Amino acid sequence: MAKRSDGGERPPGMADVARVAGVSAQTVSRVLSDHPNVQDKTRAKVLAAVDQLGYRRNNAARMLSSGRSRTIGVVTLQTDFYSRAAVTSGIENAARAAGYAVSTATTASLDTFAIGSALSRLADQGVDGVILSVPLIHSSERIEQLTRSTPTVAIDGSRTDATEVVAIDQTLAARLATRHLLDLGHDTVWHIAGPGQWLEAASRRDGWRASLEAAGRAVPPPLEGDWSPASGYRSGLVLARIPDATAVFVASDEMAFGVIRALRETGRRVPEDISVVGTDDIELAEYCSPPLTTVAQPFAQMGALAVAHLLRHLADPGALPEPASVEPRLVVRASTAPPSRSSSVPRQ
Amino acid sequence: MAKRSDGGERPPGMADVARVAGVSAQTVSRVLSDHPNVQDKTRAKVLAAVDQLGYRRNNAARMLSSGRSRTIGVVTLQTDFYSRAAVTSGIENAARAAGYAVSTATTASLDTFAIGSALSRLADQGVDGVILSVPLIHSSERIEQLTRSTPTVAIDGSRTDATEVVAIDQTLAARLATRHLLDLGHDTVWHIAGPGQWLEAASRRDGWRASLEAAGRAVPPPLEGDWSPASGYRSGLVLARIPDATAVFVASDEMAFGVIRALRETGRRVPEDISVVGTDDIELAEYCSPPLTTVAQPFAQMGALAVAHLLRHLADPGALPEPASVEPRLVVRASTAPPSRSSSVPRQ
DNA sequence: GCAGAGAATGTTATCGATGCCAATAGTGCG
DNA sequence: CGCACTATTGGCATCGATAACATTCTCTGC
Repeated sequence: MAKRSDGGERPPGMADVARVAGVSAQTVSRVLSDHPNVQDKTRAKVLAAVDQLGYRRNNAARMLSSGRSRTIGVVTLQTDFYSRAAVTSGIENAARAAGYAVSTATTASLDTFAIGSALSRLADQGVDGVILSVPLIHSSERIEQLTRSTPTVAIDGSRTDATEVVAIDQTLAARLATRHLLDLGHDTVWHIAGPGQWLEAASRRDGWRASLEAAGRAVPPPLEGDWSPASGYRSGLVLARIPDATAVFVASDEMAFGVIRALRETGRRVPEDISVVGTDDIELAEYCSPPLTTVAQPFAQMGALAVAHLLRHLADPGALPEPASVEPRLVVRASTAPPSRSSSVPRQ
Repeated sequence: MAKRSDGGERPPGMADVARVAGVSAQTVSRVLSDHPNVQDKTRAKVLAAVDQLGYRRNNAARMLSSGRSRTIGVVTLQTDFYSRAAVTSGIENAARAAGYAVSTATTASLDTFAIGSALSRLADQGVDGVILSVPLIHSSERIEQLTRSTPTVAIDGSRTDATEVVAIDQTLAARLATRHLLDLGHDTVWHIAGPGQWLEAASRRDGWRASLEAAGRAVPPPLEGDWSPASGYRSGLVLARIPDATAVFVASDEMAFGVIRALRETGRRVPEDISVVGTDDIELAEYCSPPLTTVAQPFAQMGALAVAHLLRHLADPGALPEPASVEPRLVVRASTAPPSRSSSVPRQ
């Protein structure tokens, strides 16, 4: 039974509105749901009553009765990394525009259990659908079951049977970066990849390798970071000790910052001695020194696309799960330049 | 009426569990709510039935009946700025730990209408309480009413009657930064502030001014940015033209990146010619060149504190709204140094 | 051995909105 | 002028869980 604790001052219900407007509750419901079959005069009366009472539809009741909540859940990794925030932002905008609320469940780690529990928290809340914005490496019976019972769209790098996938073409991103460096005249391009479990990272690595192979260049062994600037810094220190490395494609701008710092500290100039291309185009990329050449990722757009897919799926559960992807774009700034043969020796 | 669309396969309800366990629905409810007055044997039977049926409590029904949703809403500004993401992160963690779900409503602008509509979206969703994580400058009747009817905790810089406030001591942050620079021997310290409407920005400005005055130094006119690196860059260009500016305290790391870039481009060295202190301690601050001296803000901690306050208030609506604040901390890196009298002339 | 406190469990009304179906009021057309 | 038909509107059961209250059972203490 509902709370009676407050001083008898209960917020108005549909029945109250109906009474004031002199119609039935059902009609009020129809007006509020934009049903076509309501006379303008009646609609006006109802709306006036709604306004007068300051009535707001009770979402809980609505949800219980209709079985839908007009809420979409987002499972996302809890980090400060730019990319996640940008995607979430895009999702929220698109959802709001479509009249959906957004409920977030963050997970601190990527293991099956953590993701599963984030999913079930959302399921318990009764979300209509879920956007999985984490790389789902291993699935589990529990996860499969949850994604089967709740419409789910996976962003970039989730592997489940019951989900549609929306992605940015990361292979293309890597190709753009690699080609740019080769076109500048570099013999080959090194790569600092993201963590192997992330599909995004793997795709970028593949795209980079493919580009080099297509151009008939040597493929240096890739280094691996964890997206953090600190890991970029560590990789940068390694790179600095390799005399003939003149160009590197880094899988995130944040790591690129670390790489550049490491290179400078060890006396390698950017871009004179070594060119660096990042990925993401975070806002600070332009204010790094030197300003970072990078591959911009349409994160917000992807978030919006994910919402669109989810809504389409909700509207018509039978629709075919056609995968979609959006394209990244190269942004050339000042961290890349043609190789200068003379100065490819580390000073350190 | 609930959806009948699916093939008659309705998820199990409490009644089903009750039937399987051979008890009443009420008892099931008690078991699930950890009521004390249930025999262990009964509890076990119920839990077994729950497990067997894969039963999950229906949140909508729960909410409708009990009047509470165990969900807290967060109103936040839609940006990629580090600080907002960090706060939200802290909120989510704390909320999850307390068994609360989090629903987010972002607003693109700070005007009364936008914030009001974010608040009402949350209210419509039936959140138990709200954390206002945006600077609320002007209130409105609508907002006052919403914050009165829904328990609200404001983070840093919201001005409403009906809200508790949790904040980081920004005055202290500014004092730490300013004192650090004065202690290094600078005659005075310039300031690049955040947007005037943000209480955070105003407090930092006040703290900075107070520190200078306390030390009997001249107070230069503050410049103002909008938190973005681009605005920092613009302010940096102005600063570069002021020959006797040897130290600057910037109200955010992101702006500080822009400032440093502008200074370097115009030939002023950091920190030799001019010292820069940022605010926030974003992850990239350490990888700026030079590594940025900054005032670290315990954002996540503040988010957690906000949740704690809100929950306390929910548990005991009568409790006094004691304001709380957490303390920032100075992190000295390499962007600050004693002034070198010789080189305080711009090269440009 | 019995009254009465208190634990354990069941009964019932209700929360607020919606869907289905019936009822009523108009409308067009033969 | 009346019938078939449609646009409006109301009645009622229902979603799933909870709170208040009732009831049954189990022990103490005297």
